[in-house]
Amino acid sequence: MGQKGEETRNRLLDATQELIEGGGYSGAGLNQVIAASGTPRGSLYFHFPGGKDQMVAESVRRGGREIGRAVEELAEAVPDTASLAVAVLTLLGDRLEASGWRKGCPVATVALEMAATSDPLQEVCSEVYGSWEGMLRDRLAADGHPEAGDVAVTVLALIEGALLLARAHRSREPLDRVARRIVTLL
Amino acid sequence: MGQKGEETRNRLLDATQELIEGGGYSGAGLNQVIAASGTPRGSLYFHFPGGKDQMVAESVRRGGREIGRAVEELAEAVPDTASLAVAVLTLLGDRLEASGWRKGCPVATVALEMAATSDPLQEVCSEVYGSWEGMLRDRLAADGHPEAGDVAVTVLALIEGALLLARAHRSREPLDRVARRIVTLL
DNA sequence: ACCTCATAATAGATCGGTCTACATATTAAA
DNA sequence: TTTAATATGTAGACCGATCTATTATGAGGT
Repeated sequence: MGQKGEETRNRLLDATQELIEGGGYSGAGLNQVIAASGTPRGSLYFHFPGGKDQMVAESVRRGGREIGRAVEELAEAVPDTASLAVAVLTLLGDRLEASGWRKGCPVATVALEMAATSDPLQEVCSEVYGSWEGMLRDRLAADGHPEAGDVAVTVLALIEGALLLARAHRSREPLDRVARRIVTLL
Repeated sequence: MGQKGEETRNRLLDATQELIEGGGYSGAGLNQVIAASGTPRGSLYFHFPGGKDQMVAESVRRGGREIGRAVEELAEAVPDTASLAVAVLTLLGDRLEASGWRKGCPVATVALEMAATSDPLQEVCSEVYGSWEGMLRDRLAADGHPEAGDVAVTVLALIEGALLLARAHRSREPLDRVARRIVTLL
């Protein structure tokens, strides 16, 4: 793949991610993706012969990797898992508020929309969440925490839930409340 | 409104709720709603002159009330808030698994899809979540729990997050793990 | 006769997807 | 080094299906 092709492909994925975060799978209409990315329809099906589902799947995976990397960076700058959780809540809260309550979790909306109807997309979402759970579990186990598996899933659920409530209320309050309380969990 | 009209209206709301739980706002196409409910298209616009958004809004509110009532019933049969939370997780887990991982939270998908684009629907979702938070807060305060506000939001976030992960993984595991850990929060 | 409600035909927009034509590189042969 | 052949992308018209919404008409109960 030449450099030009790579650029076009990335512009498509950028636009898809952006639109997905705002309104999920159905919020990322191909017409919108094309308009936002400035690439013609034909290029889309050249780079993603599997059509919309393939492009969305790659976008979700990409969004998941980006968050994963950001969390790993935070993890190195912080003493324990409790402060990591708070730092993640702050980071995601900033991102959410700065985007006008549009950019929450890049996986959640697609997961809820498509988990029941599309096996491939359900698998992608499950895989991304699984990788995040793994990161948290390893970190907790390294801290010598017992029940690391249960706690990792609980922390992830808490963050995802807080993000959902924050979007629904268009307010940081749920994130702040959870941040205050998450310490007792660890 | 006569009895016949009431029935039609309820059949429409039933179908809308069912479809929304499976795939959110966009998963509830009007063609599917009228096919599932057996009512003609025109009746829909007679009972919901505001169109799809009005019908979805009422469905979400209705779904929220149903869950709210179920939780209130559980609350009477249980000693403290910790066991209430576990009971709710079990109830929702049963519902989710029995529906083939389709019926999770009747609000979450619409909230994530529409919170950024539709003010009226965002308000409805915020209102339903607010009422659930209120129920939990009152219950916690009655137990004499300090920080009832923060804890109520945290418990709700935890349940919503666990439900999201369970749908994404098509597995009860996240619900079970959270149920085991939620006690330490209370 | 009046209001409530049911019914179906249809409009107009938008959906994801396919198709063909064209431009630009890259490689191979002369 | 020029030319031919092939691979890589770009570009947009077009398709059938589906979307939400509107309309006109008439049945049914009070």
